[in-house]
Amino acid sequence: MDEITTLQADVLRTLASPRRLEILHRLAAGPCEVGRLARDLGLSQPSVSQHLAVLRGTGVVEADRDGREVRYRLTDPDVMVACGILRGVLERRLRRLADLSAPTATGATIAHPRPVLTTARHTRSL
Amino acid sequence: MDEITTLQADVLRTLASPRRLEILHRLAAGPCEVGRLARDLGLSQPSVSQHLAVLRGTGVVEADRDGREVRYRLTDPDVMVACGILRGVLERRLRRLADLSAPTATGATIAHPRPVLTTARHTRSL
DNA sequence: GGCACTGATGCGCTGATGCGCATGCATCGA
DNA sequence: TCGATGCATGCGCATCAGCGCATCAGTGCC
Repeated sequence: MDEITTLQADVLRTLASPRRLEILHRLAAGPCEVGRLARDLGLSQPSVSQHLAVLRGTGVVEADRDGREVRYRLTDPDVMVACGILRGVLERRLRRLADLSAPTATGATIAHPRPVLTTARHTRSL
Repeated sequence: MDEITTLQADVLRTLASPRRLEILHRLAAGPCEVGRLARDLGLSQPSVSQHLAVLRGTGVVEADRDGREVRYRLTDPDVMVACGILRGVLERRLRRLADLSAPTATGATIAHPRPVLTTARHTRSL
């Protein structure tokens, strides 16, 4: 298996956490120290520290010590660019779902929960 | 917590698997049916099917039945764009590491494994 | 040196995930 | 209707990540 693929999966797993996404989103606005992150996001200090350790482990963030505090920052802004694109995809999807259900809201169908597997005859969407 | 952030984390977790990344990479080249994916990637059919089910669960891929076969395709190519950007970040990082260790290879330092926490005086990289 | 503060780490627990395997289900052809 | 094919699903197992908690370690100030 391609090594970079494994590495990519590691980084993606690192990003695959709502808490860590919030942390990264906060860091995208500028470097921040641990305690401030914990207060702003309403998380415990050990929790934030652990999440930051995970992010640091895959090189997504870096840290600088400043006296007693440790200031974290994004290593490469392109990571957030990628996240932004993904977020755009999801926003489009949500909007499409809204447009799909809203106009028909006066009717009956409640935006099909999309059956996992339909009994189709030929080339029909699953 | 922002709902879209949770959704984004779900999708990211979906992508955070080397097998699934390979599957997506294959699908980026065009729609493909399950058995062919399994053969091409050297995976078992149930394994591929399960991974595809996960990807389908977050809407990353969609499926069409064609007779006995089921053909999968990417739902939104932008997902692969995001993956490509992330991959670019990692490639740059690997290249930088190589450039960092190669020229000094004649010397002594073997590309510091980067200590997790150094005893620094002031504003020093961790 | 002693203390306060900031951040990192260890530990037990629980829920989620991947894998291999066997099996169920849908479709097509005879 | 029956067998063959292609895919999906259920199950048991091992593994792992996240959380809350307590504790340890580094730093600045007296």
